[in-house]
Amino acid sequence: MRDAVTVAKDLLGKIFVYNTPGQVLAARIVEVEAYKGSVDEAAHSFSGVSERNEVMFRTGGFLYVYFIYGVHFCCNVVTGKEGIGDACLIRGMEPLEGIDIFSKNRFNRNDLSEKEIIMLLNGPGKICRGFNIDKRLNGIDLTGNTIYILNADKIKKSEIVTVKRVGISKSKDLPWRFYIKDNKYISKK
DNA sequence: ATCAAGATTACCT
DNA sequence: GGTAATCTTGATA
Repeated sequence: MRDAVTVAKDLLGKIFVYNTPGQVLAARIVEVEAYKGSVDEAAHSFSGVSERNEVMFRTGGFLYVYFIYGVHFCCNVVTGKEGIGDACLIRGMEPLEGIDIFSKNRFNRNDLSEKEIIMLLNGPGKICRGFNIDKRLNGIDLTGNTIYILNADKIKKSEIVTVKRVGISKSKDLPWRFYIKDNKYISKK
């Protein structure tokens, strides 16, 4: 239950785990963006509670999943206090465990080239496709044992790159996109 | 009721 | 570099 910008930077390097019935899927978070309902016109929560963004207004520790462009799901970690509307969009990940499942979900085959493995989870829509995260998981409690985030070595301040967010047209100058310096699994340069 | 835009990606030239 | 895919929301009538 903290500021989305603080949490965004803290999330870098942590391990996102999805315990599916047959298999554990895990990946390292390498790129995130912060969205704040109070001041940020680009945030879904900026103009108040709706059916779609209700989860974003919950207390920190829930997963907010939304559908965009009629095609893709994106997943966010809710960070604020009840009623605030702060969350972090997960934009890039390094696959760790369950690469065969990620491959199947993304490309419907195995034995990917090194280049293709880099492309498995390097974008918000790709992450949801790889993990098979959709509406079903909107609002899941991240303190439970299905999806959760493991602590890992904290990323040094000097290794965190801070830039403007991508793919938005409002509040575009806020420097709330963060990624791990020189990491291969970033969505865009 | 109709419409445009959207926290994107894959595939085409 | 351009654009289709095609669901949801919020604005305008």
